[in-house]
Amino acid sequence: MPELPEVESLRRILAGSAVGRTIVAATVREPRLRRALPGDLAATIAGRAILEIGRRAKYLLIELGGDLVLIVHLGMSGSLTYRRDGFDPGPFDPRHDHVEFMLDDGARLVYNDPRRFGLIKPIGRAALADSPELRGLGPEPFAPEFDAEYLWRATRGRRTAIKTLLMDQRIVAGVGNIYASEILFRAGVRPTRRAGRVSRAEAARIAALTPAVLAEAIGDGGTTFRSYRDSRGQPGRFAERLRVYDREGRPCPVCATAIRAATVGQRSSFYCPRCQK
DNA sequence: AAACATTCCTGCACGC
DNA sequence: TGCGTGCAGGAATGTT
Repeated sequence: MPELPEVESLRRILAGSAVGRTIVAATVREPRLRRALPGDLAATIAGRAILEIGRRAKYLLIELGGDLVLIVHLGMSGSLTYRRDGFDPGPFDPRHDHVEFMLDDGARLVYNDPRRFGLIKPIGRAALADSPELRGLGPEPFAPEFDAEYLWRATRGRRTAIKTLLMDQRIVAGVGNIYASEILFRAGVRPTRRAGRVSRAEAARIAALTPAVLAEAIGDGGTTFRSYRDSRGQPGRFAERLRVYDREGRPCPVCATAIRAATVGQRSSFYCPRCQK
């Protein structure tokens, strides 16, 4: 579900609903996520105010009082929903509502993650930037240093597929499987092309389209593929705008040629054989 | 019933 | 030979 646009959409929703509240208590129903939650998580965060909600790549950063930050990653199937009377995204899910934060206004934040590939990790603010999660990340797609020249250099001498490189979080942070296919479609470059064979002009197009496509998706509240819902229970509207992802056999929106599927770096990928060289 | 929106780790091949 | 790097593959897991 969650690539950068979905996490950013979540961040914005929580910025307007949860910031300023205090976590009065927390319940951990299932601590076995990708890594086990610390046994004292609930005690650690109880009583802390939610000061700010940030984001880095696909990580949500909940800044709490006392210089504590909660790093939250939604993995493949996670969601964090804001629930209160009259504003409830769905019924209680006893199997996958793993963690619940009770807020001082009576609302709750619920972390739900069926596959449990996600992460919730408290860390001191001073250690955040050097944490194993954030340390190796490349620039944000919206950062000025992620430009044509940067991407061009990053591709030189690389034999890996351009799509794999675009999804490499060390190169640029936040691009996942859905948006990589969409970006490369708009750039006219096949996902299977070796990165080292991308021209300077193509690298420039990809570098420009990466933030453009992500920004468009953020504006649409992200993409719903299968079951994703945002923090208010709404599906992401960008799903209707996908041009190639999960559209094998359907007509290319530009030239009507049938969209093809290919496996690149063990991930499903989609492209137009005519528009993408 | 095969596929899957993410990340992390292992091991092999290659080059210096 | 030994080491570092790049890359492929697999694993974690439950749902559709």
